[in-house]
Amino acid sequence: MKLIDILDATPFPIGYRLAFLTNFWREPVLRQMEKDFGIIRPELTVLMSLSFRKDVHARDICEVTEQPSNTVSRAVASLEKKGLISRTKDSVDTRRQVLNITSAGREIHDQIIEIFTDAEKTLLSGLSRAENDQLLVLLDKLARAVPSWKS
Amino acid sequence: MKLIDILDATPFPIGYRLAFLTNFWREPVLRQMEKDFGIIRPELTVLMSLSFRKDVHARDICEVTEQPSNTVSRAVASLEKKGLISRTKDSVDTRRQVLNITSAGREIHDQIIEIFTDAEKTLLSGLSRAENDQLLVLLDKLARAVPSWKS
DNA sequence: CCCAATTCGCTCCATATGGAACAATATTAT
DNA sequence: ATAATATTGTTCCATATGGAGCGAATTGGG
Repeated sequence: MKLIDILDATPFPIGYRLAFLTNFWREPVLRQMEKDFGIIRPELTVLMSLSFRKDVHARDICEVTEQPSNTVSRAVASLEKKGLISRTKDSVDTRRQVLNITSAGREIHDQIIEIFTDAEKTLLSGLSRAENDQLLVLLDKLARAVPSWKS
Repeated sequence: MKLIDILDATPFPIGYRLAFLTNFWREPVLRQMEKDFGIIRPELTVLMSLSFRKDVHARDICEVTEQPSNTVSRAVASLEKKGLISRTKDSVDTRRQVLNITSAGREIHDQIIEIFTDAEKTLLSGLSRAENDQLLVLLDKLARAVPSWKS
């Protein structure tokens, strides 16, 4: 049995290829990240969120990433324990905690991001510059339409 | 915090969008599949493999899908218990088992595939026919290059 | 002001998953 | 022929994950 068979036969060719490429592109990096840095997937999600924005609440991360709150909660607790993020009580609503990435956190974050960036280079190495740009435009269009699904 | 922020800022824009779209396209369907049919992800992988090819060994599925053997083993055992696939000892190598999908299995398989197909329609609803074709060509090119990574 | 409803983050619990080691069988080398 | 090695599929175990529900805190309607 060959991969090609399945690629050719599926009735959802684009969705299938999206999932296929994501699996083979992202999963190996996540494994390596866990092995080398001890960071697991939900923790990376939190690190990425905090690297883009200051003073974030856990709830924000849940909404943006559609992760359940317990997953985010665990990731936040773990990251704080490792000193990669800080959390302080929100003075307005004391149920909330204000989350921020620490310099140590940002350092690890940047190293991980670099691995993903390199993996993307490998992924795209067979495309011309024009194809690359085309693909980005199309995927961007699809991604920006996601919030409007609200199925 | 908005999704848009992250889409704009990532240094691996295409990989990020691939993962992003896969998450929001595939995960809801997998949840529904589990709820409605009691089929979980590795079981679907096996069903799909068997629907494309007859007389498959578990090892083949491992290689094609890069799933660990225990995951496939469990999925196979579960599917057989449900009567969705059959397994018979290979007469040449008695360590192996010959796997086949049953008619009940194919029926469920087809229903699940239809859900994915519908989800793809939603995903692509914002693209023109030409854009759709363009995207397929590009993703296909990337997908077919995956086996040559062998990083 | 007060009680109901909502929101936030967390813990409990059931289950999914992968790594490692294992028994059974097949293959290879001498 | 037979011992060493490899392969197949499985089980064991540690961990990741999500759903449900919890207490604490806030908000809103009377």
